[in-house]
Amino acid sequence: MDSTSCLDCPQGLCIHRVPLFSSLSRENLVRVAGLIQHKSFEKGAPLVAEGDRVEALTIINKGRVKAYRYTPEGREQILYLFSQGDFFGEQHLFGDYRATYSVEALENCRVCLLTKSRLEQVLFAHPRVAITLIAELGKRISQMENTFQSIGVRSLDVRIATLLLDFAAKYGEKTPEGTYVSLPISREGMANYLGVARETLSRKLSKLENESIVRSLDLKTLLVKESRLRDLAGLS
Amino acid sequence: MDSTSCLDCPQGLCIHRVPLFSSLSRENLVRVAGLIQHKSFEKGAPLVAEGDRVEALTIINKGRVKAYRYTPEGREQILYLFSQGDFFGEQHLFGDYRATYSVEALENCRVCLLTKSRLEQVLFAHPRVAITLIAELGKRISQMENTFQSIGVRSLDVRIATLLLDFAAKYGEKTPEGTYVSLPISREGMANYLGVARETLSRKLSKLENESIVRSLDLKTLLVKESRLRDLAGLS
DNA sequence: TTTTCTCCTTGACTTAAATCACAGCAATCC
DNA sequence: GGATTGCTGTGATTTAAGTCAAGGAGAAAA
Repeated sequence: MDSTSCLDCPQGLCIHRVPLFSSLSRENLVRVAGLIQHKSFEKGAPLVAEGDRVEALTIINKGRVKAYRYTPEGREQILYLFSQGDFFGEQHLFGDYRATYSVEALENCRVCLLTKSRLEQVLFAHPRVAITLIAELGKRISQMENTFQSIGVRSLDVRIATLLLDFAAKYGEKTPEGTYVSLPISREGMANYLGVARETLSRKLSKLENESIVRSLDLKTLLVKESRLRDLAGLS
Repeated sequence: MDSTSCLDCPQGLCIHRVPLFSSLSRENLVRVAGLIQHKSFEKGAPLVAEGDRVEALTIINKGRVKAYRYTPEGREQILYLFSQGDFFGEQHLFGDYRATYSVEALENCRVCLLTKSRLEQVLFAHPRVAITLIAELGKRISQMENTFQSIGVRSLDVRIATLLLDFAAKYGEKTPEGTYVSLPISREGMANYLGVARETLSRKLSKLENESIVRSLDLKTLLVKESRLRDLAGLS
């Protein structure tokens, strides 16, 4: 447990990088920073376990985490991948109080914590932050609507292309040869994220590799041609 | 266009039935009511078209509506069914500004409208409403997470059972023989909602009927045994 | 380095859902 | 009321993904 106020942050005010607080003035930023605690997690460590009482809004400062549940069949279903600037826990602060999913660090992570009462304090004092939070939740809902649609209607090829494009946007580095994507999860994880069998994903990726749309450099790095993926995803 | 303030509402303050404003005192309720406009729509009428500029938060007062998109293949994908007390449009007010789905009245409807600027006014004046809105969005996200999981992992039988249970909860009337459910959409609509072929849904419903789990009284009315559906859905 | 373990790929087969085709029923319109 | 139109249910066939099983590559440990 290494909680320290954001004021002691080595790199200065870490929350200035968090979009949620972008509307705050420097002065208010400092005030909010004083309410924030920090915590670090090692790769593989649990941030939250399903069913836990959620006490704080968690904002990812560094590293990547996965949010997941176990299905009745015992499979792990990944719901979200969060990285720098993303936050979670908000839906459990004002409502159910219990986490409906587990969260685990995929890498060594550093997070900002804002407890329920302190968040309320911030929201009461800074309605603009509340509106930003509402907007962010709206964005997340829009994203889920897109995912929902791809799952509901589109073919698996399209879903995979969409996933790879998402990864490219979030974790990719553009170069002339294509986009180098540092995958946050294993093949098995990707399959779980898509809700398909691991073998099926392997086959599809092999097919994409035959068509020179992606190249698997190693298991955690992919070189993808975004333009061709966009064609596949129907976004051209 | 039949906009009238909620203050002129025949049945008194209609917004007192809207959970979003449940935290307001009688006095503030009256104040907010003055900011609200009303509108009615006939069955089949469009409330919003995809791509429209969204100007207002819409709260359903009476009737049911569907929110949907067209997929690239030309199929209609239903994203939500909204009925009394539900609201939509919030994600487009503080962000994209353009609707990402169309909304159409499934029955004659009456809605409350709160324009962006007036909603901001309310949120600034009543932080408690902002927090309630955040909580409601959190709830919706949780629901979507559940849907997401069922689609991603569970079998179609489970998904159908889950859908019927949702319908039973929202539109059902419990009786000793079972729950009478007034379906808001056609078989084709249900298939689109689930993202499966119409024929597949028919077959599954026939199977459920053979097993006396559901009985189709007419195309818009189902008699379902909720307990047996819960077994199927793995909620027992 | 070699061993071991885990994760990934590929092939053969099975299963579930999509598609195609058609017939029956219901609602609506004259 | 009869006819048109659109929605719904069922059978036959095709296709895509799941499952089972075996082999292979990479990473960590000895």
